[in-house]
Amino acid sequence: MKNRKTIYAIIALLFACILYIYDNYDVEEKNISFSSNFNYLPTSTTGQIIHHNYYSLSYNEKFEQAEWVAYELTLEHLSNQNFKRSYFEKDSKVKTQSANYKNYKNSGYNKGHLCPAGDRKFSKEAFNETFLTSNITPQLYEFNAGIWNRLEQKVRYWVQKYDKLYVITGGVLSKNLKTIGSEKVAVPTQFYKIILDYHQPKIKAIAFLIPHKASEKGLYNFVVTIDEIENLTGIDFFPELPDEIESKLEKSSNYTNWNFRNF
DNA sequence: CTGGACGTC
DNA sequence: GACGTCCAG
Repeated sequence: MKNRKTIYAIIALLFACILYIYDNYDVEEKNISFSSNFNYLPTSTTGQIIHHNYYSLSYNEKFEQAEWVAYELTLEHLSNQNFKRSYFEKDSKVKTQSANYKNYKNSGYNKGHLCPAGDRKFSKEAFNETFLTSNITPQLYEFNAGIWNRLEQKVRYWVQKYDKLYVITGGVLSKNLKTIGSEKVAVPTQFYKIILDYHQPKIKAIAFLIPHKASEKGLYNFVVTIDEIENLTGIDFFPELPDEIESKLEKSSNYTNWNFRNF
């Protein structure tokens, strides 16, 4: 009888070991296959990267705005909740002080979100967090409510289709830009948006570079390579991707994998 | 959705 | 300055 109990105990132990190994093996597999904690952040040309709860940014003090704002957008983030629009406050995390919203008053330019409020509607906290002056840039009303809005809606459409995207947005901060307000907030002449769909094995990306003016043209007219935006901004996008994949993605302006429909 | 203007306390 | 209401693309 003692032998039989010992055998049962050993079998139970072996079974537990197999389960344990199998379980861990599964976890490791998932991390490799989906890499849920992929670091999608670009490099910073200013050294001032700021992490908020629901998006990150790289602030450029000279131009009084972010050179990029980056965030993850998933299907779960989309929401029909309505929150009251908040007032823009300074970003307390920007050590050099982000611009005061008053610079925009009567400037002829709107306070255009870089991380759209409409992409952070899953909670009041997330929504309100987009109302920081480190997250805005001077935009013409006709541009902001027009083609730029169309692009932002397109991203939300793509999330419904592709489930999860990484979005990086900014104005091209080049020399001799017009400025507004006492703090001289620069007015970019072009804005870019880069979208990465990190679903292996078919990782795909698309980049837009749009002149800062009203346009009725289809969005596909503004597709460029990521390399082109890197050359204009000096920013390295997706440095964490394996070099081979990064190189291939960034020199392509092929958008056939992205459904445009009527846009 | 993207925004601003204006009146009131 | 904050809030409510109204407006346009």
